[in-house]
Amino acid sequence: MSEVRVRFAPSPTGFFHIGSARTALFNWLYARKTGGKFVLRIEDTDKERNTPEALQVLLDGMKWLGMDWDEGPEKDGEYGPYFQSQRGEIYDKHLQILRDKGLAYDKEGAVFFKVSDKPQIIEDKVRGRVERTEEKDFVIYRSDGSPVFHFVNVVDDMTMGITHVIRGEDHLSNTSKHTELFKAFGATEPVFAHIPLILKQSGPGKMSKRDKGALIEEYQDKQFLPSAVRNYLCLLGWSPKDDREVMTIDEILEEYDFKGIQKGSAKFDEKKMAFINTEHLRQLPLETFSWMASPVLNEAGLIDEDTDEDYFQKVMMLAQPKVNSLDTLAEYVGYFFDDDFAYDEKVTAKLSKKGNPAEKVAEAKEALEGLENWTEKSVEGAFMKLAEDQGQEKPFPWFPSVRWAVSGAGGGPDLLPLLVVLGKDKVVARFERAIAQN
RNA sequence: GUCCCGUUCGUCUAGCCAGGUUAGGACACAGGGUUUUCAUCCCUGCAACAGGGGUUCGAAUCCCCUACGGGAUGCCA
Repeated sequence: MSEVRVRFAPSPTGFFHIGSARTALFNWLYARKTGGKFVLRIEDTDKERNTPEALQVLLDGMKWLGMDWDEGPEKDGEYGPYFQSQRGEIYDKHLQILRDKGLAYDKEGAVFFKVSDKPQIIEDKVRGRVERTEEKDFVIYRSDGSPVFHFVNVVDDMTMGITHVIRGEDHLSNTSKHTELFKAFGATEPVFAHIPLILKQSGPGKMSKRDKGALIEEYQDKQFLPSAVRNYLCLLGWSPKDDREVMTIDEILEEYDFKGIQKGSAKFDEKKMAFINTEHLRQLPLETFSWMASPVLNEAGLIDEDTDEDYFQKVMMLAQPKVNSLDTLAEYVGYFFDDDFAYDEKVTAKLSKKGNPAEKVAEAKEALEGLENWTEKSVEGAFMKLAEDQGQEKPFPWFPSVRWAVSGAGGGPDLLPLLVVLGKDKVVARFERAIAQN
């Protein structure tokens, strides 16, 4: 059996739409699953929109999502060129073939293709047998001499040896045009698989580039994990048929097949996307988490090359099990790196209802500042002693005020480890600042 | 208008092909618990077979019709 060859054929518009990304992904998965080739072909015939920047958005998005291609831009193969703008001669040659066969004719300045009028049967891998008759001849070359989509698409798939066409359902009705053309050239038709569309979260219709979450660039900007976006995209219209959802790409590859692809279209759900992202974040090895967090915190001006590596790692260890996204990480751990953090007014107000929090902080300061060892155990011991001296069983009444004094926040990592990681000097200094300012 | 495709909790889905399930899971939401706190963790609850007809002892599952949704019908891709 010959090698599987699939392709993703985007048109660079300056955006990388989530639906396109998923189409690319389903092709990529099939290629990797079968050991075939994944071809990236650029449909750059629209000279207005197709700028180098627009192409770059696309290539960056592909790489970010981990979809490497075997042939295409930056990776020449024997079926090139991979830009439609450079394939003019190939198209003209194929037009001539149809002319010679008497299947193409001029009319109103354009070139029309003569359809057979026979029912076209598509054995679609997702939808089963679909039958449709193409009744009217259609234009394959415009009057300005340029070939149209249906024609170039088929010629490219044919000349690039594409064996499987995996694309959006919006092309299902067009497929009869394509099979007519394949037959006219005497070529073997590829296997078709039409995947469902991604619909808007609310309102009618498919997702458009204006909808929230529609562009891969958004996920890049918001520091989503590419593995999570990829995972969610797989789940939108495909299922492993058991209850697994959070999966690695290897696990997905293990299960991926056309049978798992849904027939009905799916609505995008940003909350589930966020959930999958958080799960992937939790499952990261600490080193990877730190490695990804580092540029984010650097960007936020919280760390630089002088930041103590050991301290940084310890903070990351506290943050990873609790923070929900890299996007909010700077906010979550900012006070570890910035002594000038602000006190959350709501928290200040809440604490003040039960008395002046600065008093509790002053008591904590007195209890802790004399400690020689600064460990969870010793800090806890000092708090216990403070509680006993005040006739309390547990030191809990002091904790919210202490947290507020050292972080300005009402929540965060476990308090004792937090204090230990901050270190005695910082803790005491922050106690003093809180007392002085409130 | 015509043609093509689809329809299970609010959402993503399992189950359908090979008819018998208390129709399962997840997100979200609601309640409870753990926790000094929290954006962590645990438990519980809520909630669906689009409608109608047929076949059958028995239908989410097979067949037909209707409704609704989506797509195509471009000298866009």
